[in-house]
Amino acid sequence: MARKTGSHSEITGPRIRAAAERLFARHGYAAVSMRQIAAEVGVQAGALYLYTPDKQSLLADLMRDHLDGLLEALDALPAVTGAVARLDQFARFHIGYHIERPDAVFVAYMELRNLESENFAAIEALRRRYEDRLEAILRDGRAAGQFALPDTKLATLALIAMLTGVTNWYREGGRLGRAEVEGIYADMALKAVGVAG
Amino acid sequence: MARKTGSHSEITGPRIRAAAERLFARHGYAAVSMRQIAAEVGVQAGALYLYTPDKQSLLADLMRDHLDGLLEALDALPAVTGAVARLDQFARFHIGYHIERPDAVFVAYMELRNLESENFAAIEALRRRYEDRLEAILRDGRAAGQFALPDTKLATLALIAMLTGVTNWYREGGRLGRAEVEGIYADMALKAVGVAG
DNA sequence: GTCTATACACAGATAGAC
DNA sequence: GTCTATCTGTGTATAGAC
Repeated sequence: MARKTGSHSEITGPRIRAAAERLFARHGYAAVSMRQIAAEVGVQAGALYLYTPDKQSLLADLMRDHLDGLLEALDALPAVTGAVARLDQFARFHIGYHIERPDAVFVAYMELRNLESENFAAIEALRRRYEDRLEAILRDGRAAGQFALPDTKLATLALIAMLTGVTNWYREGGRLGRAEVEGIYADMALKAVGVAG
Repeated sequence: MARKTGSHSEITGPRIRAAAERLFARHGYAAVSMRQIAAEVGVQAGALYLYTPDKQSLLADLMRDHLDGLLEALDALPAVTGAVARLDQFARFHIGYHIERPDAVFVAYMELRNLESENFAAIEALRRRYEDRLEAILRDGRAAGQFALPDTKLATLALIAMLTGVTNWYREGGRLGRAEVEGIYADMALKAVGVAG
C-alpha cells in the first residue's frame, strides 16, 4: 500500500502500453513520437525508457500480447463437434474478439512492415498458428464432404480477410448490434464454403 | 527531340511517383523520407519540389490516381445482364485489378490515416463511389430474389474486404495463376450471397 | 532542371540531479 | 521513478549557384 512519492511503476507500464496502442492505431507507428506517448501518459519522454528498451520493443510487445491473447481465447472456447459448428463458432469468435479490440487489431495488422526482422518472424509465426486453426476446420469439413472448397489455404485467407474487415466499419452503438453482426458474418462464412444457408 | 542538358521533366515526374508508391507501400508513408525517394530516382531531395508542392500532396495524388483508375476501369467493363453475372464480373474485375497493382492498392488502403482532412474527404468519396457500385448489384440481386442477404451494406463491405485480401498473399508466379484465383474468389463471393455454387 | 548548402524543427535515446 | 538537459541524427523544405 504505502509507496514512495512519485512511484507508480505498477500502473505506469500498462498506461504506456495503452497510450502507445491508441496512438499507433490512430496515426501509425512511424508517425508517433516517444514524446507524444509520454505526453498522453503524463510523464517525460525519458521516463518511458524505464519500461521499454526502445520504441521497436514497445510495438513488438503490443503485437505479441494481442496475438497471444487471441490464440489463448480461441483455445478457451468450449469444444463443439462437426466442421459446420466449429466454423460457425470460429467466425463468431473472430468477429467478437476483433470488435472489442479495434486498436490492438489495427496495430497488429497494419504495422507488420515496421517490425525488425526477428520480431517480424515471431509475430508472423503467431499469426500463422491462428490461421492454421481455421484451415484445420476447413480441411476437416472438406474431408467430411460438408464444405465445397477448391483450395483450403486460399479459403482460409479469404475468410480471415472478410471477417477481419469488420473492424473497418463497426462502431459501438451503431445500426447493428454485436450479436447481429456476428450472426451475419458467420452466415456468410458458412455459405462461402458451400454450406447452405 | 533536342532538349537542354539535364532536362528530364517529362520522365522525372512519373519516376518520382513510381518510387514514392513503391517506398510508401513497402515502409509506410511516415517512415519514408523525401531523401529516400530522391535517392531512388537519382536526384537530390530539393529537386522533388519541382514536381510536388510537398510530401502530403505526393501521397494524396497517388491515392486519387489509383481510385480514379479503378472507377474508370470498372465503368469500361462490357455490360452484362443479371445480378449474378454482374457480381461475378465485379469480383473477377476487382481481383484482377488489385493483383496487378499491389503497391498502389496497399498505399490506398493503408495510408488513409496519414491524409490531411481535405484530402481524406476526397479520397473517401471516391472509395465510397466504388463501394456503391457493388452495393447496387447486391440490392438488385436481392430485389430479384437471387441473393439472400440480411444487409446489403454489410455484405458490400464484407465482400470488398474478402476480395481485397488477395493482395496480402498473391504473388506473381505462385502456386495459383491469376485466372484461377479470380475464379475461386468469384465463386466464394457468389456463394456468400446465397447463389448456389 | 538539378545541384549544393543550409535553415529549422524534431526524432530517439542517454546522463545525472532530485 | 521521474525530470531536466542534452547529444546526435535526420526530417521537410527552401535559397541560390550553375
